[in-house]
Amino acid sequence: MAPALSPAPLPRAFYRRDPRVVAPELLNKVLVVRERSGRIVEVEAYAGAEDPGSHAFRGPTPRNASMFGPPGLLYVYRSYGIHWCANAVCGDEGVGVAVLLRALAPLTGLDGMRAARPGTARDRDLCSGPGRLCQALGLTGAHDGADLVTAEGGPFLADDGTAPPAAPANTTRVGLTRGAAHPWRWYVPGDPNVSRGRPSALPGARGVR
DNA sequence: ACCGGGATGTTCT
DNA sequence: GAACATCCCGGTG
Repeated sequence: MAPALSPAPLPRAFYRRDPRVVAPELLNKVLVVRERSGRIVEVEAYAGAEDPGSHAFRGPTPRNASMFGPPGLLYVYRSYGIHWCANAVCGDEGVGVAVLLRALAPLTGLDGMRAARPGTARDRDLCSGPGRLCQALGLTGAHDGADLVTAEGGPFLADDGTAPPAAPANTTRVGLTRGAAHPWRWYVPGDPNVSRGRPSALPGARGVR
């Protein structure tokens, strides 16, 4: 049995919508992986077949298969051969849209996060990037396709009663060349845990400030 | 503070 | 072969 105080996973209907609607609503929700958890402070939406920046742009492949599964699955992929990045699958099954989780404010299990990211001096750098948060929470390719709704002891997303920011910051996405003009990144203004990646279409601009 | 480059594996041209 | 939804480290100002 789950502890009584642990928030319930978000229902599948939450995810079964356009990722550009889901993404800003995911701000201030909580990602839980065993004893480690963090509040989502930065996200990006990937809009599938209409979005050249999306892994799903050219249709299903072995790598992106879970993006085409039911909404509420976790899509984890390897980035630059080194890092793992985690997405919440959105929309209807078979569509291939998702929200990339880019940064968290650490909430619980900080000791485990520090152990998973040795050499990280400041707690604000534990989860301040898509690769960093996966490393801190121990998310890997083994979690690709996990169901965030039924959870079953695995990772899940929950609402702990904190509303999304009334006026989230909104910029273009980080690190893209294709689809770079779309303003599909959102973050909690002023939160120190937001990554410092800079928006693709605004050279010289700061991602956080 | 702001760069530039390297690591490393998977996908695509 | 090149590109890549990144991160870290070491240069320089």
